Amino acid sequence: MMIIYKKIGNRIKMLREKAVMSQDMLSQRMGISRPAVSQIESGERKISAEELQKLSHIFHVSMDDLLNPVKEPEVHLHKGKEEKTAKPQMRISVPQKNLQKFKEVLLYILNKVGAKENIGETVIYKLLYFIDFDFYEKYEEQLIGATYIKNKYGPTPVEFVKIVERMMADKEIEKVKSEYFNFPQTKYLPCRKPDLAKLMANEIEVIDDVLNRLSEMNGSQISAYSHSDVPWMTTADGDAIEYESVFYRMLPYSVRAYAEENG
DNA sequence: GTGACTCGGAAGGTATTGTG
DNA sequence: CACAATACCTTCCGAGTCAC
Repeated sequence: MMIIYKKIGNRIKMLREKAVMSQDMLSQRMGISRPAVSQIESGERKISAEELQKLSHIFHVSMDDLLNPVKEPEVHLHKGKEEKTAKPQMRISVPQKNLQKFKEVLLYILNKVGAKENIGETVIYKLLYFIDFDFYEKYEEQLIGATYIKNKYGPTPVEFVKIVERMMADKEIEKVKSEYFNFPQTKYLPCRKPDLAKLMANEIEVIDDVLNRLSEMNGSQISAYSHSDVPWMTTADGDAIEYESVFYRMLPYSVRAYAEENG
């Protein structure tokens, strides 16, 4: 077998192990047999373009990253100091498309529940987390696609602060400092309605579902709730929570009706 | 309590079989 | 013949048990 297949196989194995996924799990996601995965990883079996495409989707890397084992297939956040340029451009790792989604989803949430007294910043973080991960579990596609870091208080979308700052500058939302049961609370209120044309029907459905389930909870309740979700549990403190881990969710967190395996 | 042993399940490798 | 799936094998690891 050509050396290139061995290199691609190594890369796939590395990505799979990093995602804490067994060969069996990966084979199910790819729709091939488990030994086929074993053979692909060892370079004993050729890999098709279709399979490469699936892998790139599963591991969130480009096809080029899979084919070119020289480069590190990491998704790096821009860290460190950022140059202040005249152009007010977003220098964070959210594609423009997702930035729009983020803004509209946030406005949608704030219009619906932002005024409720239990909805502070931490609850909003968790609502966003559940919206993103529920949608990914259900449709295997990203809604906002934000990067959530596991920290002490719960999943934190790293892009949030910058986008919110920008939205406040643009007078799309406003920040309100208040108190909730003697605890300081940061609330955000919308200054405009969301542009519903930018949200798909199935996206709104998932958002509404999350809001129905969770928007009544206060910070500590939703914290306790989120801390038993598999993606959260399988992530080390300070690490980004892997979207792929939603497929190992258990009830009541799982939002997808998986097909029975007896057919 | 702890070290040795056994057992069972999960994971991964490979020989064999089936198919176009 | 090339490739993919099935079936079987080995290895590893954790849980349980028992003697000391």
